Amino acid sequence: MIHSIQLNSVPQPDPELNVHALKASCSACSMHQLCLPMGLDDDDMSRLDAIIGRRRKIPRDAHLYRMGEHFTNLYAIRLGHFKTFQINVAGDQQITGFQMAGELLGMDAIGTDRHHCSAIALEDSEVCEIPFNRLQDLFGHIPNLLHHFHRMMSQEITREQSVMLLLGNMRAGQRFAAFLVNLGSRYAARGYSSTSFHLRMSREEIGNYLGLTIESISRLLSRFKKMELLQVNNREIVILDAPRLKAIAAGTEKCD
Amino acid sequence: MIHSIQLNSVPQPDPELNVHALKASCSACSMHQLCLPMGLDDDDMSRLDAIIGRRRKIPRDAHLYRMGEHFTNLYAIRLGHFKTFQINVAGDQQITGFQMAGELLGMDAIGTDRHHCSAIALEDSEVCEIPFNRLQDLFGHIPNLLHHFHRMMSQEITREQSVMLLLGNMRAGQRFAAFLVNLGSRYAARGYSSTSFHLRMSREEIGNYLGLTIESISRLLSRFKKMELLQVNNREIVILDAPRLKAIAAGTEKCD
DNA sequence: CGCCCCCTTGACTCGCCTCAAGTATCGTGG
DNA sequence: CCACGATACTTGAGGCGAGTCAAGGGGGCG
Repeated sequence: MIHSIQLNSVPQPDPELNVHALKASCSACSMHQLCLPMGLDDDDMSRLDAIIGRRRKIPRDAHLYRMGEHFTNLYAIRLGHFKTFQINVAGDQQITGFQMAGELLGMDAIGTDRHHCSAIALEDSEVCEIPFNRLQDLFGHIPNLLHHFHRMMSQEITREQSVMLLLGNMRAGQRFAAFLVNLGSRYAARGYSSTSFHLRMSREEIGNYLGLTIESISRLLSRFKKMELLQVNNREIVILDAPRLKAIAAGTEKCD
Repeated sequence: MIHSIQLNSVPQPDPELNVHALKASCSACSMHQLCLPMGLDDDDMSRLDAIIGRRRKIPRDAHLYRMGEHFTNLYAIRLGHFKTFQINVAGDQQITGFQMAGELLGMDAIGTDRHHCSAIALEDSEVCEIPFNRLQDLFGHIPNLLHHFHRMMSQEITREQSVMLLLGNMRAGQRFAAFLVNLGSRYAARGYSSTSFHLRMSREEIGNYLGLTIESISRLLSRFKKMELLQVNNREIVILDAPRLKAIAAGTEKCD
């Protein structure tokens, strides 16, 4: 916030200096236990800091990158939320994920040097730009960094596999329950409540992600409210009966 | 084939020797332009050869690995076809992919050191065992190997994203057309016909993968046959009108 | 030949989509 | 402060695509 005020109010005499002022510092970042530098010692963390580019502010609804663009950077989310989505030839959009602080964006672009999806900020957000070429140079010198990078890519693969399970096998109620439980557990990992949170995305975006319509999401919210599983107030969600919601997500309890 | 005859007919006086006889050689393998050693020079390829473990034969319907097992090896498919699938708490199975020669299995296990899905051979197959620890040691010495490994992981991510698009957005006919087109293009990359091939998986497995029932797949095959898009003979498929099938897969042409 | 498994086809059902109308919320400007 | 419009969401009625259930066909193997 302070940075953005400086940026907007002060003319920039020296771009280098300004870039320096915006430099991210992994060790000072509250996400370093979840993000790329996880498990690095101070020494290695500062070597990672040294290659990390600008800290960029992405206003709500702005693109971080677009499908088809040339790939040069990965992005670590410092603050805020994003959605990633693909668009096919016929113009259909499919949201492939919602990402939050501590998560890495752009890994799907490594294979072809082009982004395969677009990323848009769901609220005013901040990312650290990680030049992939320079990151690759570091891999040879910091084995722990490489190992953790592999874990993060692998976890992206398993995350997508569970979405495939969700889209391929589950009924609407089960999908939505799984979605809420997943959000809750990710907030818990960041020190927030797992049962009380604000949805950063619209009903329509949730529906698109889950392979359902906006109307179905709305009806499910009403149903879960009536079943006393949830309290709902616009985008504020309180999970009242987490065990039962988890049972529905797991498929061990029917929801009708 | 020759190896298996030797294995079955000759008693094994020296296991070491036998392992040696079974050693895979990347440079001699017809898949090395698609597989992990892609783009390596002879020198680096032999260093990769040196760490690769046994070449294992996996008979039809046998497990290569099981969900939950400890992860030690990646597997490169030399020959044959596999399916990978997850099973959730309620016992639902979701096939997450069909893999063929030149493709890498097990990357989803890196993140947690446990396999998140099971892999079963769809026909008698052969794989190269790649001890992941030793592969990691090589990464520091062969940057090209590391780069290509990242490309392969990234491509696995984009592959799964397109399945998400398929499951989330497409109608049954479009899904099945996309499935056939995808199979064709992968056979083409291996030097086989893109329009005439044998399905290694049952109707039921195709349906499970595409989020449809066996009956739906059967009806779609009949419909595509009637539309003169396909010739179908049990599991033999001939694509008669590839452009139209691709248009249906892309969603630019309706199929009714 | 006969059994088993895989597949096909038909009739019916149901979950979710589509279409449509109405309500709530928020930002903007008077 | 309220008026206004735009956007986001809710709710209902009806239809359709794909699932379910059931019966039958066909190929391969012992």
